[in-house]
Parts: sequence; structure tokens; C-alpha cells
Amino acid sequence: MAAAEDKGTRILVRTITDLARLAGVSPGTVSRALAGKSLVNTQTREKIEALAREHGFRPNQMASGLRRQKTGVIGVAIPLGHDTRQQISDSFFMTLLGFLADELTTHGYDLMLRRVVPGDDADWLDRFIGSGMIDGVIVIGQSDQFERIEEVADGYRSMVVWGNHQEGQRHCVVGTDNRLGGRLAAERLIAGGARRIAFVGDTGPMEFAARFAGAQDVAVRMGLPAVLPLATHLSPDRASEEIASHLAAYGRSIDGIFAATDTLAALCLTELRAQGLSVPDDVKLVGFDDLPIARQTIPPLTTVRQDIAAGARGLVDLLLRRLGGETTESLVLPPELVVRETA
Amino acid sequence: MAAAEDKGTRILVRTITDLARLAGVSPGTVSRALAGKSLVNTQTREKIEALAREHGFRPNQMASGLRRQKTGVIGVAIPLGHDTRQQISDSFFMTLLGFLADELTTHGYDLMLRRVVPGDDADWLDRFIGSGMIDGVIVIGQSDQFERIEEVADGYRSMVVWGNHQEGQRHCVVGTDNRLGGRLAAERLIAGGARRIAFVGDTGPMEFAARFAGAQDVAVRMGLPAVLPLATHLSPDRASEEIASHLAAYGRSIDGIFAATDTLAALCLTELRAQGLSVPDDVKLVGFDDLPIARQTIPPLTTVRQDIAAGARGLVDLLLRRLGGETTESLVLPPELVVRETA
DNA sequence: AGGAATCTTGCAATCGTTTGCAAATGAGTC
DNA sequence: GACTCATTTGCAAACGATTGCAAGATTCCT
Repeated sequence: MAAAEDKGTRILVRTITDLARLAGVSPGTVSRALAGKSLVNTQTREKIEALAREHGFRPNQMASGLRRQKTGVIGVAIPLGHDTRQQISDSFFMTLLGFLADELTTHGYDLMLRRVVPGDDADWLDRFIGSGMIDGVIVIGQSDQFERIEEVADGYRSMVVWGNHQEGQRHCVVGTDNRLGGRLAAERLIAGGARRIAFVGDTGPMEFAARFAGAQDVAVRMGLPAVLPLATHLSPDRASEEIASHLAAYGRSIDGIFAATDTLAALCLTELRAQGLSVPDDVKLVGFDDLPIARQTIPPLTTVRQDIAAGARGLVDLLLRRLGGETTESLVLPPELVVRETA
Repeated sequence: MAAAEDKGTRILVRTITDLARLAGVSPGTVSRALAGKSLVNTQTREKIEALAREHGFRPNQMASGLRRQKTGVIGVAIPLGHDTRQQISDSFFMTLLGFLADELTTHGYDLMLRRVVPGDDADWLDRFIGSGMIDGVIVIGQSDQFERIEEVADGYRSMVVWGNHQEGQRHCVVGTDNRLGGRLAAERLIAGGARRIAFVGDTGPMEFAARFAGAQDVAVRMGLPAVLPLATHLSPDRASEEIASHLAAYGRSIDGIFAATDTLAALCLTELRAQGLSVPDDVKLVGFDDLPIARQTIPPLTTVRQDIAAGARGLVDLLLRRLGGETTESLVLPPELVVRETA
């Protein structure tokens, strides 16, 4: 056994032509045999497959991709519009990325990851698409690039975006109904007795803007004072100081906080405690995402759940459909309020 | 301007040959001009560059890669040996991945991500390498594949692995000195007064085994009872039940816990509280990693810090060196004890 | 002006795989 | 045994960019 394997691997068979020579057939036949086409005689195929296995032959995907004009690779772009540093280590995006990797693998695709800083080059999306390396692209988060994505979508079909859905937009998007999520959060705060609500987070990115707007909807409908936006960055180190100073200024004049993400909510919890405010008695708090951390805070976070796994499935499903030529609608997932102890 | 652009983009220029026709030169010249070689006349180059820009031309990376036998892509493999599901969403690996993406981008490389389940196919690493799509590979975590990686390393130089370093191993590895980290953790627990220490986590993976061994070193040296291993899975949902039952059984007979990761430590904190044990008074607790969550628990976690950014830099640096033909030693990073309030 | 030296450029082969077409083989029919 | 028809194979041209070689164009010298 060991001897046979030795003998087998002695000759280096790197190309389909090497293998063809060994099998005594033409390269074309080898290609067809390995591709599993029906045109090849069963015995020939078996012989070729055996040799391929024996020598550990793997067809060169570059060459194959070039010839077939498809690569079996899906690009995943993470635009870091605002708040450049660290966003890629944002839990939510990373979790989504994990599920995407699973899902793409399941469908036989590889995943090419690219961080992009749109400020540095306006061309990021075209460059990625035009590289010839990917069959399609999933953009994680619209960041501040909504317009750029719209433009590209007009001329390129093989793209799906994670983000917020807007009436009449041209690109295919998968995402949670953020506005509805915002409403659920605000309703919960108000039902618990909150009257003066603050929104902690950056209202720049569309998703967050929609969450804020949803909360505002409810405040208006209930005849309460407008929701107070308290701007922060996303990365924990910067955000925690910002939250501290916001709370120092407004902590005693509000009784409900809707945080743009669970990460921010957890920080709020820490800072509220530091300022001697108790949750949920003095201030009620609702987060967004339902990341693992939401269960581990003290007290555990009431939050608005996004179904990340379903999101990943949706992204991949729609993209594959589009690769197949179908036209697809956007997919808006329903958020779900998860009641724990902070509101 | 708009008109010119219109006129410019009217003709589709997809290949270097299209562009050559437009510029009135041969494809070879265009190739040289865009590659910035010195052999091209300055005026010709400028003309070609202008046309390329105007028409948004991007050379096909597949073709280029095929011809030059290098792709500009680095593969990142995440083997999921034990505990298949969810490990990819493990915070530590994800954070490392984020830094890797940064670092590779900075050096002009793209990143191809591949989840692998070695149980399903023993061939995973060869397949990835042999695909012809990547110039080199970074393996994140040895999982239970130490031997497989060693074998591959004998015949393939362009590989660097994140993980634990063992005396005399043949593959180039970057990682924290886990054993030393384990010692630091145990020393801290003992200095605080702990005598009967438990280790929470799976001792199967090498990194964790080394952490456990480090703690054991100290227990032995101090003449204390052996460290009690309490096995758990890595994913929070399964781990939290397991921890609960472990603590129900042993909670009152131990006074110090060293958790294999911060994620597990955070769960311990929750479960300890649930069982009416106070931290650090009844039980002292030390984590590992210093993830963002370590700062957000109540009380904040004392933990052993791994410098993830330095790790990513090291991985990329060593890999690029190896691509350049150098021979490189492994890089072992020092862990650092971060004292907060749990021990 | 003639010739050598230097710059630019084009030609054509190459990277490794796929695939349309046609040739070759074999089976089946009358 | 001649013929049709289906299988199986080989041939050679793609895919798009790169690069060694040689030819053409300039420049510079004496």
C-alpha cells in the first residue's frame, strides 16, 4: 500500500495534460471525464478518476475559471464608510459573515472577503466586480454608499446587499425591517412607563436611521416628546466615553433608552450603573440584534432580535437565483422583540 | 464633460485587446503600460492610462493569474474539527479574521475564506492549496489537525498557522504562549487565595490543552490539588447548560475557576450568580483572550490578554517572507495578565 | 552621412482548462 | 456484407493577460 502510493506520487502530475499522457488519452477526454460528462466511456472515466485520485491531481481553477468565464467564487464586500477602524470586528457583521461562509460553502462556492474604505477610492465596487475573480457579490451593509450601490446595480445583476430597504430602490437587498424594529422597541419602553426616550447610536447609517425613525413614529403617535438622538461611534472604546458624557448631561432627564445595537446597550448598562441609575427602575433600556452578549449582561437585555441565519440564507439564495438569471425582489425580515429584564 | 464621458463609455472595453485597438497599439504594449514597466514611451503610456481610466478598464485577474502563476490571493482556512457548528462565529477567530483582512489588504492581497470540516474530507488542505487560486495559506487554529498540517508543511512552504507551538514542529506557527498564559492565570487565582481550582473548557484543542497544562504546572509547584477539568463545548448555548451542571456538582467545592476563553468566563459568571455564589468572594475567576466582553461583564473580568492585532501582523509578515523565499521561525507572543475585578 | 547604441513596439508563444466540430469506432439493421 | 446511427475520442481554437525575442524607429556619435 505504502509502496504503491510511493510509486504513484513519484511522477508529478500537475496538469490535465500530464494526467492525459499517463492515461493514454487526450487532455480533452480527461477534462470531460473529471467534469462527469456523459460523453465518456465508463471504463475510461474510471481509469482517469483512479489516476487522478492516486496522484492527488486537482484541476487549476484559474485556468478553468478563465475558460468557462465563471470562478465559483462569491465576493463579500464590507464597506467601512464612517467609523473606519474596527467596524469589521463588529459582532453583528462578523456573525453574519460566519453564516454566509457556511451557506456559500454548502452551495459549492468560495468566499472572497474584501474590506473597503470607500472614502479612499470611489471605485471600490466596480473594481471588485470587474476583477474577473468573482461570479457575484454580496455587500454587507450599505454604509454611506447607497447611491454608489444603486448606480452599480443598474448595470450589474449579480449583486445582493445586506441593509435597509427603501421604497423604490433599484438594488436587491436583504435585511430586517429596522423601522418596525424601532417601533417595537419604543412601544416596549413606553408600555413600561417611559416618557422621555433617547436613542443611543449614530443615525447616519441607513439602518440606524430607520431604527431611530421607527422609535420617533411611536413617540409622535403617542404624543410624547421627540426621541433624543445621542450620537456615538460604533467601536466600544470610543463609544463608552461618549455614552458616559451623554448620560452625565441627560441621564436624569430621560427614562428610556433605545440603543442602536446590543453592544451599545451593554455599554449603556455599565455607564448607567456607574452614574447610579438603576435599570429598569430609573431608566428602561432596549437594544437591537440579540447578540449572545444580550443574554449575559446583568440584568439581561431586552432587545429586538434580527435573525442573522435567516438573513445569510436569504442573501445567498437570492444571489444564486440572480446568477441563474431570475429577477428577484428584496427580502425584508421581520424583527422580533425579545423581552428580558431591562425593559 | 458629461457628454465626453458618455461618448467614452459607449464602447465596451473589456479586454486589453479592446483597449489596444482603441489606442492604436498592440495588446503587449498596453499590458506593459498598465504594469508600469519602463519599456514604454511616456506619451504612449499616458494615452493608454487615460483611455483605461475613461473606460473603466480593469485587467482580468484570472487571466493574469494564470499567466503569471500567482494570484494575489491568500487563502484563510478555518478548520472546524471538534464542535463543528458555530465555531466560526467564535469571537476570537472572527476578530483575528478582521485584523487579517486589514493586514492583507494593506499588502495588496485579497483574502479567500474557507470553512473546512476536516472530518468530512481529509483532503481539505491539499485541496485548498492545489486549487491554483491562492498564493499562500493561513490556517486559523490547528484544531485536531496537527498531524495533517505537519505533513503538508513538509512539501509546501507558503503556509503559516495560528496556534500553539510545540517543540520541534515543522510548520511555521504564530500564537500566544498558552502555557505561560495558563500559569499567569493560576498564579493570580492562587495569589488571591484560591486553593481548589477548576478549568472550564474543552482540553482537546491544543491551545486549550496548553492553557490547562500551564495552570496545572502552578498547582503542582505550589503543592495544591490538581486542577479539575470541567469539559464544555465552545458554543454559548450548549456551554451554558454544561457549566450550570458542572457548577451544581462542584461549585461549592472549588474556589477558583480558570476559563479557557472569556466567552466561557462570562457564562461562568452568570451561572455562579444563579447559584448564589459571589465573585470574587466565594469563587475567583480568570478568563482568556481579553475580548471586548471582558470589560462589560459585572464585575469586569480579570483575564489573560492575547494581542490579536500583533498576531495578525505576525501571520501576514511571516507568510509574505515565506512567499519571498525566506525561511522563517515560528513566532510566540507573550500573554499579558489584565487584572480587573473577578480575581 | 554612415553606423552603433538605445528606445519602443509588435509578434507569437504561453499559462491550463474547456468545448465545438469532426473523425473514428462499434453496434444494430436489413 | 453494406449501411445507418449512436458512442467515444482527438484536434484545435478559444478564455485574456504576459513576456522573450526580434524588428523598427530614434538618437547620438564621429
